[in-house]
Amino acid sequence: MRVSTRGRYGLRAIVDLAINQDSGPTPLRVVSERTKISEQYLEQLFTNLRKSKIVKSVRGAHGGYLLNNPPEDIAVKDVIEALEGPLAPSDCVLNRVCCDINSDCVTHNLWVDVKEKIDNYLNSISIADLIERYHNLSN
Amino acid sequence: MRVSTRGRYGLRAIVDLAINQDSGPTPLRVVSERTKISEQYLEQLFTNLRKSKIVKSVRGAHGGYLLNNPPEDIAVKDVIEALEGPLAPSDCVLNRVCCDINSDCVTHNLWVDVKEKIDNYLNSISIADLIERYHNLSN
DNA sequence: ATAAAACTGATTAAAATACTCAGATTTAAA
DNA sequence: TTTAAATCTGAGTATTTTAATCAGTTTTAT
Repeated sequence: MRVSTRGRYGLRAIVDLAINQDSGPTPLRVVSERTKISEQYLEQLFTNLRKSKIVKSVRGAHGGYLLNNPPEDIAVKDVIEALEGPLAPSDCVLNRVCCDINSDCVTHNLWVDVKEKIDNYLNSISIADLIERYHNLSN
Repeated sequence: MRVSTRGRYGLRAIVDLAINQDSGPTPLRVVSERTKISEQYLEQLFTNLRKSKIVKSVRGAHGGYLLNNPPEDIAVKDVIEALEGPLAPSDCVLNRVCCDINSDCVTHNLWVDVKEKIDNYLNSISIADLIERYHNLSN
């Protein structure tokens, strides 16, 4: 029941962009230095984030990445789904084929409900929330 | 973010035991026939379920497995944890070492909260609930 | 021109998952 | 007392997924 490094690293990278968004486009070289995530892995992750319109890119020298929306308007769920696809505790939640037997097994709705709980929670937390809560802890 | 087959199959097997608990100990051969899960895989799963006191075993001919408690008193969480260990979206939720950098990164508490949401929900649903909800759907 | 950056697609190593296999032990019943 | 049905034990294996690297090409400010 783990979120992969794609989702976790990508989220940390997005938070990093959010914190430093005033200074114009941030190159992955810099995100890599600050987050200790390899630049090449970040490139892979940002391909997804760009296609999902979480970030926009500026190519060429002095280029980099920018958030496509203010941190208040980016939900954690958006970021995780961009990187991992839909979160589902069981495949049957997505494709309705359950248990190799039938499509309405006793446990099917449980997994549907679990997905809904997770989705709702991750959708209720924005990148701005994450940063704010973190700062409140230090006080 | 998936629950493995261990957890999902094991839960279905426990539901099967619950439905048929009146007829005495159920051998895995029979659970296997009804659930279409291989008997050998079930044996592996039931080792964990027995050690976690979810089921008790009767050895020898005419033996099998019985639930150790009434279905109302077995939470889905108990079954899943017996089979997969603690559910955690990120390892740092369990061992506190986060992000390869420090132990209080910006996203740490998010994963702690996600675990809590999932735990609370799975702990609120019993095996009896699963069966009851399934029957209500058919009406 | 040059250097810094994003972009692209393939490849690979390691880990986790999903099982199977080969037996040993226990016990009810013929 | 043999037999068959069952749990129990521990190892082994094939597949899939994950995590990441590699080798370039393209774009663009300076």
